[in-house]
Amino acid sequence: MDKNLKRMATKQRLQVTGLEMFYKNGYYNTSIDDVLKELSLSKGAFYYHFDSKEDFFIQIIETLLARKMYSMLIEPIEGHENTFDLILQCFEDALETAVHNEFDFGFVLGNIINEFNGRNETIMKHLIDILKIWEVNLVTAIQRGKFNGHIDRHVDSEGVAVFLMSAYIGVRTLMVETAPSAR
Amino acid sequence: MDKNLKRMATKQRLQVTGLEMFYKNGYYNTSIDDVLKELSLSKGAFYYHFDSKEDFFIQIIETLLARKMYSMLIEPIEGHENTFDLILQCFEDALETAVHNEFDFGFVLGNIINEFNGRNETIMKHLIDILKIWEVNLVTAIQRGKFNGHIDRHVDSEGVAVFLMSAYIGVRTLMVETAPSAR
DNA sequence: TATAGATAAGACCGCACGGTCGGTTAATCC
DNA sequence: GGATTAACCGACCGTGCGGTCTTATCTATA
Repeated sequence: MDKNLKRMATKQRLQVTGLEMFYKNGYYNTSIDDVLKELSLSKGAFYYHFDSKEDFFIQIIETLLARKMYSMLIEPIEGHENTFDLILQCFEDALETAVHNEFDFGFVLGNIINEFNGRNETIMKHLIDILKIWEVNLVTAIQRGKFNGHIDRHVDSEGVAVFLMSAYIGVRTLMVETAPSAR
Repeated sequence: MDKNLKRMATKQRLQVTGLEMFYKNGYYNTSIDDVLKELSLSKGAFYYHFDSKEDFFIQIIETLLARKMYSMLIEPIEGHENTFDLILQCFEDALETAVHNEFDFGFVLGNIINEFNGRNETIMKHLIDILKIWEVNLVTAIQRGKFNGHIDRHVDSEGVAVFLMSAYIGVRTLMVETAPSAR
């Protein structure tokens, strides 16, 4: 196999199962050895590709997480007309896959933001960045909706955006135990 | 001082600062030694009063947490008339103290439920119990509101209750970084 | 005041985890 | 075909944490 390809392959395998395990068990409760065991790789391999556990996670955020959230919660809304229905539909879809998948890439955010709050500035910054992106996109989507007449002009775009986000995160939190009924 | 009082005093001091630190730094990220250092106590003292770290936390949940949530989110609603406004007011108050206090006992729950999900069955059960209590109380409050005519009869009590809870948790999560603006 | 039981002290143990480092394999280059 | 290097291996180290155990101190009571 091509050297470059192999490198990327290993790195990506690490990131993918890394995200999966971090999501399921939390960051601090997932050891590097756990991830390596899952892939039958060694410490050496890991520290060849990443500087540290923190670096590892940040790279996961920037590549996998950001991309996923874009494709699930932002892209579907962009450039369409009837914004409001679309947003709802989009949330529905996201929650749907969350129910089926057990691990929806979609929203590790809510889960993990709590874990790092006050404990790891660096990682926290990256997570908040992603949230910001989501928020901005929601706001512009809503404003577009107003412009098109699909949404009442008097609505506070910013407020609604934040409301939608918090509702989504809240539901995801509750789903954890009350099962899908929460929807 | 009365022996019994002293015993209770030490135990309570441990629980109070324990909750405080668990809330701020998370359970797994707060060591027993941290708590003991804060109070200038020794390991011996701790293991004299508690069987284990887990036991410690469960006792905190059952005494402090359950009580706090009762006095902040349940009691104010009980036995009044205009339920809906009251619930809102109550949430407002809770969020308000959350803003000022930095550490609002009020809702450690949302923060911490995530941390234990999938990692500690036992503790998880206790946390869910508290949530259930909250839910039940909200539901009956809403039904009372319907009965009084303050709330539309066609409303799905259960659904609204869960909705209120998830919204609350969601807002609390976002408040973490977007500052109070989220409200 | 002597003493037993209630509290607390703190040295110690075992283990898991993040990280390091010298070494090995296999592809690539000259 | 020998040298170089990317990719990986795995033993090892330091540290921090939960938990144990022996020992010391306080205090009520006879």
